[in-house]
Amino acid sequence: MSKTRNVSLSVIKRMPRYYRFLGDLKAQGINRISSKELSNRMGLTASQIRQDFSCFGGFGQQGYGYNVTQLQQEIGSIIGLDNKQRTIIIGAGNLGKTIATHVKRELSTFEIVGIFDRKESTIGQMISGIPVRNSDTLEEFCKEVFPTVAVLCVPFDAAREICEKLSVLGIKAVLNFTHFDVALNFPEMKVENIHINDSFMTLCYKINSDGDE
Amino acid sequence: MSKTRNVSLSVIKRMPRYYRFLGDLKAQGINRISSKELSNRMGLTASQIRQDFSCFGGFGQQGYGYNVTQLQQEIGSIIGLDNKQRTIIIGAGNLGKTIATHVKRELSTFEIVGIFDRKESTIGQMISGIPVRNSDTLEEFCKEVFPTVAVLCVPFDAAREICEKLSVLGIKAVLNFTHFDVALNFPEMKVENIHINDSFMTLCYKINSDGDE
DNA sequence: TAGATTGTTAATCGATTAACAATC
DNA sequence: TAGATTGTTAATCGATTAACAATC
Repeated sequence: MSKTRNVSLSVIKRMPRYYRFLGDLKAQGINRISSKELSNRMGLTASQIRQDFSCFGGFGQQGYGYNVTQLQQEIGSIIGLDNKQRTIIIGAGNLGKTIATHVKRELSTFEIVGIFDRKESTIGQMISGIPVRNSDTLEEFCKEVFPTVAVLCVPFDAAREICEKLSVLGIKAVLNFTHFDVALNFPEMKVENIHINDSFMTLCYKINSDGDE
Repeated sequence: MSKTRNVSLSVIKRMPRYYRFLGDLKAQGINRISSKELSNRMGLTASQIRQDFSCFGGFGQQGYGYNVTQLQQEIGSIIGLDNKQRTIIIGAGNLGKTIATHVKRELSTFEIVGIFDRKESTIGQMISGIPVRNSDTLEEFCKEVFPTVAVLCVPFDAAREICEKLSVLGIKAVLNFTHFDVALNFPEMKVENIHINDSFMTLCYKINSDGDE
């Protein structure tokens, strides 16, 4: 079955949230839900929910609704959770450690195969059972293990250089925590940003615009 | 001067990025820029940039462009960076520690006034010079210090209960790292989410939809 | 003054919502 | 069968882009 094309990013970005809510429903023992009921719980319109799902073919049944378990599974497979990704973490500072641990615990799709840092004092440390390697060994490591995804947890100044390496070494996708603009500078890479500062600033705006409406 | 109202969230969310790029330009010694040139550097259209700024009144000059320093300052003041926010961090696990340190170093707008945890072994630890307090003392702390912002770094299961407390204790805004849906359950709160799992999943989709277009 | 570039109005494009025939 | 609810088409709404008069 060929993958559905041309689904807009707005739709895609809602998929993880659907996945999460359906998981919660399942945990509550609910195994059937209508778009109406789901829309109430999620704060969306029923129309949007049906539109979203129909982008991928539609998984419901008239007069009945959706089967929670099956729908969650479909969404998981749309997202591609079944395909494991060999993942490396670049930067073993506070953030790198936190993310390594988190991913190991919660995101089985992303299998952490290596953690890299260039700071002597950090190299050799164990994080969730994975040793921190010297960044100098990145190239040889990639040529052996072939990771596909990198998580960027380095300081801004180091980001461009490391991206150049990653790009050459066959990394296809980057989860970027730095404020270096990976997508702009490496258009061939798939990028998802987590810009913590931007989120704080957006919150800041919301606080200050309080009561203006 | 009355704040401009009704600016859409899409526009707002671009402001931190403008702020960042203008900072970079300033650091490079560039002090004048046209919407055209800025659009090239940022991967946007010049039209969008002018539209965005004109939401707040327009800060340029025909035939000249924008003054980088002045524009950055205007954007900072639109976001509200000058108004300090007393901020508490809830949860002093890996993530809480990482965020505390990060905010202390980079986001002077958010002044970390307290860190809370309920785990005995964590209470009393120092993080960037701030002691981890017992969550039981949250109420008395808030009645004394009046923090306005909370950063949620607790496990999912603890989130609802803590939000109920925060809401009562006068917290106006939450930066939410949990996948508990704060905005849905506490509509009076201003919320900004950082859903790490969602970002990984979106990246996952992008990887798997590779070559479909 | 002539050239450059803004701020804004109009046109286009895309995303969300509403409506409804199809059907379980 | 009657009621419920889907998937989809049409209508609306909002955001982005294009165009251009105003003006530095």
